[in-house]
Parts: sequence; C-alpha cells; structure tokens
Amino acid sequence: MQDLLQSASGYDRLLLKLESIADLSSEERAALRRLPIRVRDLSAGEDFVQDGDIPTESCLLLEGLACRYKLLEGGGRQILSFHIPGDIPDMQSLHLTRMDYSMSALGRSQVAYIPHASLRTLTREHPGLAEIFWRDTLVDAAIFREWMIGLGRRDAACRLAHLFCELMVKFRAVHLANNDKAPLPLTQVELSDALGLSPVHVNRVLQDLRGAGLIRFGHGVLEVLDWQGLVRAGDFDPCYLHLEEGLAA
Amino acid sequence: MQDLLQSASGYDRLLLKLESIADLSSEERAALRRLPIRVRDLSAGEDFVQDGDIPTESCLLLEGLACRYKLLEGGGRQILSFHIPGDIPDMQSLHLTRMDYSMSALGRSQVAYIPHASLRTLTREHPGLAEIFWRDTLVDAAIFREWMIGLGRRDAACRLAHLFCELMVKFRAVHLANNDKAPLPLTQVELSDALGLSPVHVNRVLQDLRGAGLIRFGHGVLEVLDWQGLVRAGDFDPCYLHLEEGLAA
DNA sequence: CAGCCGGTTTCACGTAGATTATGCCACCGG
DNA sequence: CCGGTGGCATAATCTACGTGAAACCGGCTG
Repeated sequence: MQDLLQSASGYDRLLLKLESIADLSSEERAALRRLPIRVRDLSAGEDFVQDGDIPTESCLLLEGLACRYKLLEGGGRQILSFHIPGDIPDMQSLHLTRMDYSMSALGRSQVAYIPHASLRTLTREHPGLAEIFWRDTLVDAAIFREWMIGLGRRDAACRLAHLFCELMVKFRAVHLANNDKAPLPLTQVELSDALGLSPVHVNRVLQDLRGAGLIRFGHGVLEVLDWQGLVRAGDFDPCYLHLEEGLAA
Repeated sequence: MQDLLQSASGYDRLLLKLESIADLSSEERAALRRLPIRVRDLSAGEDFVQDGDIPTESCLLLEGLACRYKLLEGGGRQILSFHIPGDIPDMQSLHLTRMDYSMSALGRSQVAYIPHASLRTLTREHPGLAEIFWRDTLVDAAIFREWMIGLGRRDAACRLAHLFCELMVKFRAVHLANNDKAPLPLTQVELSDALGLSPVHVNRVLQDLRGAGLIRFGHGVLEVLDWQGLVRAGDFDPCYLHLEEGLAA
C-alpha cells in the first residue's frame, strides 16, 4: 500500500497475466483491483518464502524475477520454476498448508503480499475467479511437466533454448518484451540449477546458441535474434502454456 | 455402470484417496457416490486419453495402473506420472480444454468416465469438494516438482528408490499395500521412460537395490524389504505428498 | 514337446556432461 | 591507483550413463 503508482501497475500486470489464460468480466477485474496488498522490496538473492513455512498470505510478484527452488542434502539445489511480474507463485499455499519449496528473488524485485482471507472472500464471491486461479495452478503444473521432459530427455542445448522460448512467451504475454528483448537477470549458475547442468556446461551451450545467432544473453538482458531458429533448437511447442488464442505466436 | 460391485469398490477407492489428503463430510461422501460413471476395461498398454484431445469427461482409475506420458520427436517418451486406483488423473481437463499429454494403462486396468457436467454440478453444490479437487491437483503438481528434482539432480539409484518409496506410500493410503507388498505391473523399459534413464541402466540399478536387500521387484509385484533403507537410498521425505497426519509413515 | 515371445540380463564400447582448476574481465569501494 | 568480489571463459580429466547387440529365461500357445 506504500506506493499507489507502483501498486496500480502491479494490479495491471496481474490482470494481463490472468487475461493471458482466461477471460475476465469487468466485475472480476474490479474485485481483483480491490485486493488489499502489502508491498515489499527484495534485494537480489533474498528469500521471501521458506520450505516448511505455513503462510497466511500469498505473494504476487510486482517487479523483477523470482524462482521456486529446493535444496538437497549435499548442497545442490534445483530451481523448479521462474516467475515474472503478474505471477502469484505460491497461490497453492491457499490449499496446501505447508510449503514444500522456497522462493527467492533473482535480481532486485518487489512482491505484494495478499492475505489468504482476502483471497478466500474473493473466490467465494466470484466463483469465476476461483476457477481462473485453479486454472492458473493447472498451467503451472503443465509447465512442470514440460520441464520434466526437458530434464529427462532433452540435451543441454535443447533445454536451454526451450527455457528461453518459454520465458520470452511469458514476457510477451504481460507486455514486458520489447522486440523480443526482455530483462532477465539470471546468472549462468542459476541457469544450471534450473536445467540440471553444471555451470561450465551452461557456459559452453550458451556460446553455441550465441554463435548460431539465435540469442544475445548477458548483463541481465535476454534478446532473441532468431525466434524460429530458437523454437527449432528448443523443440518448443507453446501448447502446454494454455494461452488464450493469438498470444502463442 | 456395468458391474455394481466393482463400481462400488471404485467409489470406495476414490473416497479413501480423497480422505488421504483432506476430510470429507458425510454429505460430500454421499454426493461423490452419486456421481454417474461409465466403466471401461483396458488391456495392457491401451491408451485412454490422447495428447491434443478435448475431453468432456474425466477418468477415475478403478483398477490397475496407469501413466501420463508424452512422446518426443525422435521416438522417445517421457512418463510424467503413475496412477493407482482412486486417482482422477485428468481432473485438469475440467479447466484446461486441450490435453497436453496422453494416458495409457500399464497392465490390465479399469477406468470410470465421469462427465464434466456432473463434476461441475457437484463442485457448484459442494464448494468443499471443489477445494478438495483443487487440492488434489496441487498435490499432483508437488509430485511433479519432486520428480523434477530427481531428474535434474539425483543419480539413478536414488531416483529409482525414491519412486518406489512414493508408490508404496500411495498404495498404503488406499489400502492396496499388503505388508509393503503391492501389485506393480511395470517393465524396466517403462521405469526407464519415467526416470530419464536407459533400460539397461535401470536393470543395473535394480539389481543393486535387490542386492542391497532393499526390495524385491518383478512379475508385476513390488515388495519393500527394508523401508528405512529404501528411504535413505531414495533421499525420500513424504512431505511433498501432503498427506493427512498418520499416513506418512 | 517345439517354438515363440515379452521381458530381462550381460557385455563391450562410446559419449555427454560433471568436476576441478585456473585465468580473465568488469565493477566497486576506498 | 589498488585490492576485492562476482560473474564468465577455457582446458584437462573423469565418470555415470547411453548404445547396440547378443544371450537368456519363464511362461504361452499350438
């Protein structure tokens, strides 16, 4: 509630995101804008949800980039998903009391906390929104499935290309991509934690992709130079994102 | 509807399954039992949902074993999940119109088709059940996340042990495990498709697990001989299954 | 009984990617 | 200008796992 301007743009991003997977009525839009939020700024690498927590609020990402991850004994970590503004990555805590992963900001970010109580009131009064939130968590699961395919069966280059395709499509959906150029403050180590590879191998493959003229990546920016080529390299089919018509381009 | 006795036991399995992740009121139980179903027998390997379908019914698995999977260009396939009686593995088709995976029976099985219309009526009249179904799809997603960790970061033995732990816990929850012995008609090829390994490597690792006295596996039966050992080998923590208290043993 | 047939086991060999180590560059505070 | 730090690049070695082919085995059917 601390900054009206930023909060407003946060709501906008949420509406864009939800409208990318479903239609919203004007009452639903209005009701969403009435959700009370508490804004919090995060520095790079800061955790805002811990594995094992029992939260009473869900988080809407307003600015920046975030990930779900889980640590393993042995010190490794697996990043489970990336999230961009408009996402509510721990919506699930509404129905699953105990968190089974942590969440962390990648680069400076901003989240809005929304009390579970408000969300429950909202979904009770607007069953259509409950369905849309449910749908969103189902799309989330579809993305996990696609990552499983990558981790299980695709080689390193294909995985990386696929991830970049997915992120670019998501950026486009919430109007954060400018000519297939979007802010993506990811390090190669973080990429390797997401893709199940070693950092050095990510480095090699990244250079291959650059060398093939498909992308530019670095200094917190991803730019896709050859969309069709990247799609082919990543064996990417956006069906699993279940976007509304016209957004899948 | 073809066999009252079997249908009845199918409902029971569904109730057990749902009660393993949430409490049911007696009205909710009764309403569930009133769901109209159409029973269908499947032979081993038979597909009952196709990638790209737009279904108007969801499937409740009554008997046997089933999996979600997706084929890749190049002929490979990735199995995304296994399902045992009581599961409704394509509940998601209620809110995501187009299927993004196929489903197939592993060994002879039986499914019950439930019309989406009936499910929508049910969840409208019993919002508590809508929540429970939502919760079930969220647990599903949590299982995907755990598989991602396996595929990305665990070695072959750990993955296999983890899978066996998970399946045994699920079998226990619906009373299909007898002294940690349960029917599991899986071939080594199917295991390899699930774990992102080659069949020969699955064979090697399987023998290691047998050699270590942890399990017996073959001829369609899985028997856990040393639960604690298997849990250690698989780095298994049942939290992600979000079971009701007492079932996680 | 022969003859499969699906599934399993074993072998020999190849390779993608992990690991470790080291060096580079850009940026930042003093 | 200096040293410190975080991210990136590169090369040498190692290993877990893949590939392909062949032998094996228990359970069927004819």
